[in-house]
Amino acid sequence: MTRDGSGNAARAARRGGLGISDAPRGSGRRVRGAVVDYLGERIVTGKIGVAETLPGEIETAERLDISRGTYREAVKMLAAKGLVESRPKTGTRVLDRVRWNLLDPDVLRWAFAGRPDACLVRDLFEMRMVVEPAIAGLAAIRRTPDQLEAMRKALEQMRAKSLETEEGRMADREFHEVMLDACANEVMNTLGASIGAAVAYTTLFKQRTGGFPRDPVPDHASVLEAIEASDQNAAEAAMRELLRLAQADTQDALSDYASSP
Amino acid sequence: MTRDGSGNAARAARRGGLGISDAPRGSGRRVRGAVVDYLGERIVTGKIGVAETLPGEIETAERLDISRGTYREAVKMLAAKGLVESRPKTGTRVLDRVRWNLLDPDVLRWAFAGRPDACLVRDLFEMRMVVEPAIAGLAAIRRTPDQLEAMRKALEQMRAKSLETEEGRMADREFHEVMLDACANEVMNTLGASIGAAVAYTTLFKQRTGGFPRDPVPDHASVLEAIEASDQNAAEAAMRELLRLAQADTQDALSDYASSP
DNA sequence: GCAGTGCATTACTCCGACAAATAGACTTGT
DNA sequence: ACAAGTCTATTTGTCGGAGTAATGCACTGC
Repeated sequence: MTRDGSGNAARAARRGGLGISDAPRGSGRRVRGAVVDYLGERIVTGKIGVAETLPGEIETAERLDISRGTYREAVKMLAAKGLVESRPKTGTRVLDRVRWNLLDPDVLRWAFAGRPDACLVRDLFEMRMVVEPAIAGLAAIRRTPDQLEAMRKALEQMRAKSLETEEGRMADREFHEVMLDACANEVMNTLGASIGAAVAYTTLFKQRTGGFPRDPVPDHASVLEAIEASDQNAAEAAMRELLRLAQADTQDALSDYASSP
Repeated sequence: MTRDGSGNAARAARRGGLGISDAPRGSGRRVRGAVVDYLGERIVTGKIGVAETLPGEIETAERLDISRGTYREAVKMLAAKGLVESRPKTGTRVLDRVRWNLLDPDVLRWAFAGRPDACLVRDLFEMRMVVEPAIAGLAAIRRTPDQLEAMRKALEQMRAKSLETEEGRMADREFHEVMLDACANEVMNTLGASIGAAVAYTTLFKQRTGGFPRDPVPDHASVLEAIEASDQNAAEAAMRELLRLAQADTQDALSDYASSP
């Protein structure tokens, strides 16, 4: 006989709506993972405002129908990402946006969960326009034959499938991932991966909004061509052009979305 | 009467060596904070190797002389930074470096805690050489009069005190912080702040190694001058020059250090 | 008016028990 | 002999409760 005094089964049923079901395995996504996502998204999207103080641990844990320990672990993960800070007497408060680790993959995911914020999209593209050409340029002068071959295969796969299929998106992801590897810089690799994750979300958003108006293969092909030729300047230029087009598409999707909520 | 069965006081005394004393207040730096730092540094510096599996929660908690709950909170914070992953039966293992969030301020701090890794320093400078000129350029065309004034004051303070004083380093920090603010891009702001933190650690390292061979004021002055003139290209060029000099100094300090451990 | 003190509130730490997932050994059927 | 399903031991996950430590704030005394 379990001692389950207050009804763990009933509790599990009540919190079933948080999206635990559709979770990748082994990523700590059970009760705590769901709570982290729930709170993280509410904070990043502004439902819980900056400088706002969360109710006490006991109260919040009860409201979410979880134990205090689990709630604390969730809060500590948010604290590790710079979203909140806890101290005795004052409680747990949402930190100023400048303290947020905006380059954390989870934070970006939460930021793009709903309707993307136009300012953030703009800032992100501005950053991409600085970083990604540099990455492509470095990849052009450092790539190994194996990486070149992998990028060719990924591009071929993109040509075969469309971006509307899961395989197509996978190939796009692979293309950029190999390029990141090829630039042989761990820091840029980390940054590029975060950005890539964010881009994937905006791509998904563009798809939700209304189809793909543009074939991404030509842009990617010209980037690859420059990398094959070990031409740093050409690679940078090609990547800038790719970004210009992507930004135009995103802006279109965003304004379409704005005009018809 | 407290029930303190196994001697909390004795435990606190035993773990006194972890550096809890010299901690900033209110940042969660008590027992858990010390453990996070301890484990984080051991992982990032390679004392605990990639793909290595940590001993079980109970065993590790006992070894560190802390409760299982506190240890779990610490591990969850490391997991939030992409350093480790836990799953039942398998245990907690160190993730591959590509999963690490190298742009997290804490991770960078741990990376630069001991002797800086030459590869990381190189990668970081390569990244700075891409990002920081862009930041300076944007700041040049977006700065407000207030920000201009603040940067002037910070530079003046740098001129008055040296970088060997706490006030001087503070002024340097302030200078770069205001510039980040002036570029009016939240994502670049986050990135710049992380980089700035890392730079502060290398600066401290340069100081430990053997004094400052160069006066940083002229470089900063020319950056500020370009920003005052709203000249984007000049600001980018000035920042590139500043970075070139800083990199040279760091390389010198690093090779000095290598030749005399 | 101001410095020092006490109190109430909040997070922090600890403990022990049970639940759930799962890698690996084992069993079974063909 | 081999494949597929089953069982078990191990590890993290979750829970509840109790005492500890820090600290903002009101109060007191000068």
